Amino acid sequence: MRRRPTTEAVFAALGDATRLALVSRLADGQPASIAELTAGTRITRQAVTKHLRVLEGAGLVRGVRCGRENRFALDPRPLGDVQEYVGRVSQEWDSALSRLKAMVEE
Amino acid sequence: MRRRPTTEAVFAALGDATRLALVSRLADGQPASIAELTAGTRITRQAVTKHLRVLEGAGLVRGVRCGRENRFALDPRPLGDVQEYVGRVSQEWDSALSRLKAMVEE
DNA sequence: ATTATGCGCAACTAGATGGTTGCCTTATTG
DNA sequence: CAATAAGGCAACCATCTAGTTGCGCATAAT
Repeated sequence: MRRRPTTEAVFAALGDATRLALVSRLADGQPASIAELTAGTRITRQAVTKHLRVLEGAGLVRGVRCGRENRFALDPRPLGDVQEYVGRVSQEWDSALSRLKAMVEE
Repeated sequence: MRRRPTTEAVFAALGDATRLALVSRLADGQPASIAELTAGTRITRQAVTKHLRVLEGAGLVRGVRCGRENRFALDPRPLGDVQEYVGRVSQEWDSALSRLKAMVEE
């Protein structure tokens, strides 16, 4: 019953440099194994695994077992939630601002 | 020398339900005092203060001392960083996808 | 002048988080 | 079959985090 991850969880998942880099890394559409993702990093494979679990928990990434390796691919859908939230706040802010401006000019 | 907060810090600041609510709350353009922001919440004023410090650290909020009260206002600029990051990843993902599609159709 | 309100500071707690190491299982490859 | 590479699991550790309480200090309000 994988319920949809909260917006909060998505933000939290992206609130870490390592995870942010992982997402960027996977944005090219090429799924990558844990070992591949670990190479070029200074941390352990286990640490990378943990980060992937967090991203998976936020729905940002999905792992598919393929032989002996586990390849992870990006799932950009939760990014839509982020866009939506940011858009909503920005919009409300802007309209409040222009309302204030209209008040002053009057 | 307030250097610009990292994208990571902005995501992290928003990766908490309480903080997310605070930002939403301040989106109407009305600065609010700590006491006001605490009212309607189930946590202590001190807890709210801490959250505000985190948001301030991410540049999302600014406090102005006004008499005996400290009124906080939203600063939506860091949200631009979020938009940019998400946009970049989404865009790269989409173009990778359409490239793949073109490959298959050929 | 007193009282009440809004905050800041500091100490403390339980639990989450980021990281490590060691060991075991499962595929691949020679 | 033996050797190797990819991962999972679990224990452990240090640090961060979200929250609390208690206290003291200004700035209103009466």
